[in-house]
Amino acid sequence: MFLALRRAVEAALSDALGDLGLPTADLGIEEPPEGVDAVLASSVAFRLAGERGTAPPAVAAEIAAAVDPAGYEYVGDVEAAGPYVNIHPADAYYDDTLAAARDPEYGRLDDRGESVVVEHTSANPTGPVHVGRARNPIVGDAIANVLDAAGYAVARHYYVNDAGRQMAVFTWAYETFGENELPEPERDRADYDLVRYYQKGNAFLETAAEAEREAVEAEIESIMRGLEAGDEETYERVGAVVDGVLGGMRASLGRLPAEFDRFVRETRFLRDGSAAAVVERLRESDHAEREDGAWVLDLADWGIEKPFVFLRSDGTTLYTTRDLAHHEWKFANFDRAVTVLGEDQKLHADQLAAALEILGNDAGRLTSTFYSWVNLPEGGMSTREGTGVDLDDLLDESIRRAREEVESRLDTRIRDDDLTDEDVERIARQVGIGAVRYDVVSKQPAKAITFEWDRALDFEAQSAPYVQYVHARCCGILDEAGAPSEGTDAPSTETDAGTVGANALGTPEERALLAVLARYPAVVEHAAAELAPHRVATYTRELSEAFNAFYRECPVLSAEGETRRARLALVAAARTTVANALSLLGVAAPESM
RNA sequence: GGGCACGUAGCUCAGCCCGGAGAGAGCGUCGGACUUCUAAUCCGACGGUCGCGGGUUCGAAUCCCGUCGUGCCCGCCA
Repeated sequence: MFLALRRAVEAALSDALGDLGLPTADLGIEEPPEGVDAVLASSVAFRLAGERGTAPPAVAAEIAAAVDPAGYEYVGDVEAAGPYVNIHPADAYYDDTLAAARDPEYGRLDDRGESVVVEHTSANPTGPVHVGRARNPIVGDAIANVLDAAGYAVARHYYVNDAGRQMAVFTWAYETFGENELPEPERDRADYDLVRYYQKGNAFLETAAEAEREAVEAEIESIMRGLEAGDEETYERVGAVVDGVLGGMRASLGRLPAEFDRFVRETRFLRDGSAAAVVERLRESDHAEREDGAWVLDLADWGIEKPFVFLRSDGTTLYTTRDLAHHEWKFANFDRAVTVLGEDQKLHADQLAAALEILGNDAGRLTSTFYSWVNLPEGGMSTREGTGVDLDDLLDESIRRAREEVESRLDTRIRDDDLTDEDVERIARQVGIGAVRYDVVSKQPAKAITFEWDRALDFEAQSAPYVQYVHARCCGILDEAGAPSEGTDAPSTETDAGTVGANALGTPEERALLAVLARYPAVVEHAAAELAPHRVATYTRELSEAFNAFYRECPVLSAEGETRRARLALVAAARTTVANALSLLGVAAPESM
């Protein structure tokens, strides 16, 4: 609704200014501050005051009078308020919102006929996912969800770095050390089991004597050469380790849940010759140079002073070279590509984009978006060094605290819905995991986070449970009223769509809630355009506040007649909208708490 | 040294892309509201030189320049 209103206001203002003989380049449309009773406003009068030779308020009055609301959908009263032109929506705006927001698909935008591949996480398969890396799947999954809702055909990819030195070290260590040389695994799962070999191998390399280390390095190098040459036996050796660790990591990520349509292996681009072909094409470009036996690209034209090595002096490819082949493959299969990366990858991403252009691609089809590191109060997290908090530990602890919370409330519950043990467990899981996801996704990715248990797992205010509680309240009211529960198509006499108008919703709290609900599709649009899912999180908070104000002031079940019917419809609309918004964030919407 | 990001209330953060209406939340502190649709809620009070200095503008947290602080990165790692 909001998107349509905004377009209508643009047309109405533009036409009015045209009639007055004023320029229409900048309409100054904005959302008024809190406390102003208007949905949209324009500050254009400031800019036209000079031209008109009068004060802004006079111009604003002139413009307001020149707008004819009748000709534009959803545009109601237009009035000057000091130097501003305030726009109030017509009744139809609220009527249509009340109807549309009860559609389970509310907030899904029209199909754009455009495909996007979202690559995220892509953590090296070296061990369990830790909290530092968890920002990637949480943000990445939400970005994919938002793009999907915004009408793109989305594919979620995990790029598996199975060709680098890390994997060669890992494979050697796995084949060399025995169970009796290793500590007990922290969990009974492949990633926890195998990471011990990786850590043992790295520790060995750091402390081994010169001669011993050289022998090992020779072995590691032979594995890397085997991969580069497309040697089947080497693939099988490395693959055994990669498959095992990745299986465990997928289990962790699946708990969030973050799932992928496809795991794309780096070695694929070695085996099919596309990485080698990229090297050949780059060598022929005007930007290629030979330096100390290696091949580099001069990217000065892209503002990157350092030469970018794409072929080692021993003739082997580097990670970025293979990533070029990877991205050309993406371009061949999708219209756009989005990659979610840690901020340490910024230079790499710039080099990648420049090299893609040299190869003749439109690098504008690739958007890289970055997130800052998650640190512990005492420092960074590293799989190799075995420092950091595992994602599994964080989720377990969060669920444990949530369960404690649910159980402590059982005695004082007003609602007599007799939660079973299964209910308690379900709620604990929904709230516990939701709290972690929400805490991460609600912040701008560019800002660094210091992970603190108590803060991440605060179940009050500005948190997932705060929003989830609103959903549960909606469900409680609708359930009490005999409305169908979510996901069923059974018609309801009380909340039947189409027959309820918004005219019975006249209190400020009801109007404010409707106005917030109307904005949801615009939030999806904005979040998708900016790849900024935290905007959806901010929105869920605004929606929750508006709902709680309504809840406080407007009794639903004890209301009568048209008021009751309209309020039930409003609650149904709020429930659908909050559920849809939470689902974009990957946060569960509990029906009771 | 160079590049990129970040700096808003005691703490954690929105707002910045696209400049406009006394700068908004939450946590914490203090004071209120459960015989009423779930109090994981709500209401009120206290709390801010939007890092600092310039510039552009009728108007700057928002745009530009400089500066300080923090983080990340800087050719044969990924």
